[in-house]
Amino acid sequence: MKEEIKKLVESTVADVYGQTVRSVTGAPNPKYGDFSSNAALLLDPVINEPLFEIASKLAAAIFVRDAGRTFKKVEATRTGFINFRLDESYLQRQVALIREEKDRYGRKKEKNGKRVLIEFVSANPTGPLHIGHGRWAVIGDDIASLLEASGYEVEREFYINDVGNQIEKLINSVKARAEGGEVPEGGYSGAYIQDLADELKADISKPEFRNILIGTILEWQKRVLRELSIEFDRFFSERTLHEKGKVAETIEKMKKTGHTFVEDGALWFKSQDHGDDKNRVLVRENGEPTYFTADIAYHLDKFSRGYDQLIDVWGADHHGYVPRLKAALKVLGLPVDHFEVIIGQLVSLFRGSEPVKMSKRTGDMITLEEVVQEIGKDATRFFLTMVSSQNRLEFDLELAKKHASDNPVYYVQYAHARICSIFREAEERGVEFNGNCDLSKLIHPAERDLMRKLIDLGDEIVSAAEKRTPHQMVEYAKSLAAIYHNYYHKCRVISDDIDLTRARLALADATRTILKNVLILLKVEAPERM
RNA sequence: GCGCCAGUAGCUCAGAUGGAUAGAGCGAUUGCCUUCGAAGCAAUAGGUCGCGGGUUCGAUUCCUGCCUGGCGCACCA
Repeated sequence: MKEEIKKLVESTVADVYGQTVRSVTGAPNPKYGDFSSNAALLLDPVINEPLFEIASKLAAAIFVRDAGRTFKKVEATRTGFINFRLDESYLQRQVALIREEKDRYGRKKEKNGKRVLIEFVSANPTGPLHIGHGRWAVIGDDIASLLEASGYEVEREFYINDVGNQIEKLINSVKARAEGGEVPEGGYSGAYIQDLADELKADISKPEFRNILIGTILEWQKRVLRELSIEFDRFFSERTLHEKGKVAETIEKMKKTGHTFVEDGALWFKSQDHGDDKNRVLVRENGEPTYFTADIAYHLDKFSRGYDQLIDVWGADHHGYVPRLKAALKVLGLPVDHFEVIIGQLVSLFRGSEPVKMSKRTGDMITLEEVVQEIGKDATRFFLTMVSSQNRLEFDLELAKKHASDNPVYYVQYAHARICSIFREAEERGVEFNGNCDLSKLIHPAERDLMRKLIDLGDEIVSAAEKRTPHQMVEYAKSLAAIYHNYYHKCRVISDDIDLTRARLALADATRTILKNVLILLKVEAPERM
């Protein structure tokens, strides 16, 4: 809707004033209208006419163009805004459209031909996932879903860091435990190490123990991701990059750029010349490439696969790594504009007001899987999406599992269940409803508010996808649920007026569809009863 | 010390490339169930948008300095 209004406004501006503007379509305070445009304010410095006159001329021209298809009123304000008021018949037609399109409503009907690769989670296979991984996982998965709904072709990828010191430490720690000893200094000491030692005792001396161990942990990680309904298109192993010589190739390519040097027996990248804090080692003194080098090789590989956009989702504890990677990709001549890193801030777990201890030292932290088992998939996904990814998340386990009104998951799901209940009631009372009805009966102000909210789904999806802000969808869901609950109390659906009853059933059904569509995007259940 | 993120109601958070009276949930107070689910609704109270400058007709939003909190600053990943 906003895109259409924007186009309408801007083409009118071009016709009337011969100017090109990049206007913004907003949703103002409802008392001003359903949408507003700032186009006249943008023209004010350029056009030698009073602001109100500019706005008025545009408003009149826009109204004429629309020819009553969409708007009941388009008017200018003294302050220079152009306000749009939708015609009720337009809203009513949307209700019909929602009921016709069902789960397709709000999604782009056609692919835009663009391919996006989104990489997320990408945890080391050295232990179970924790709640922080859960947040990047859910946010990444949500963004992927939003992009798909906006017409992109999306692939989800998990990078396995199955090479390096951390893995060696893990192997040594498990071996030590299996032999009944203490883990070596700086090794892994969580209780799960003992579990691994017990479980894999028989394999410990096999040459492929390393693979068995990594495979086992990876399976744990995949299992909890599946519990959260997250499916990857690909698990990409760092090790294969080394084996196929991609890392060695990358080193040669980096050397060729002329932005490297040798010092203390190591090969360095002059990343400092390209926006990084300091220079970085590509090949260690001992001849081993660093993680960084392999990651450059990985991103080189991603670029070579021809995506239009690459997205990485990282935890805030890795944000310092962004400048060096971008610097490397830049000197290699890659289109860095098409590569973005979304940084997700960390999660603090609480039970009520009590923080849940997360001791990294002993490795005794609550795992993501434990959280999912305790509070369920719906609450986990909803809570992990709820807050802007650039803000820290305070995750209250007690609240998340409460089946009560202060739990926002239940608030939204309840609205859906409540509508389903109305349909059950209608059936019980023998109301005949085959979908045919006179939607022009929907004239109550509360009905208008509700319809007005329903049509926002498409705009919300596009906006949340573009801005990579899935929490926006949670806000929308909560707000729609609130408007519905309000409507429920103001307007009785089932009444003696059969025509009105049918029209209201149609509206309730449309609302149910929109709620469900949002919840599908978030991969949260839309229950029929609860 | 340097860098990134945050600082909005008692608490947890929204706030679209600057715009019209800053919003929601929880918590508090008070109303609403003989009628479709009260896991709900309505009303009231609650704000120097961390602090100071600056740009602008207009700043919670942009710039700058400072304060507070989180994270990071490896030849770990």
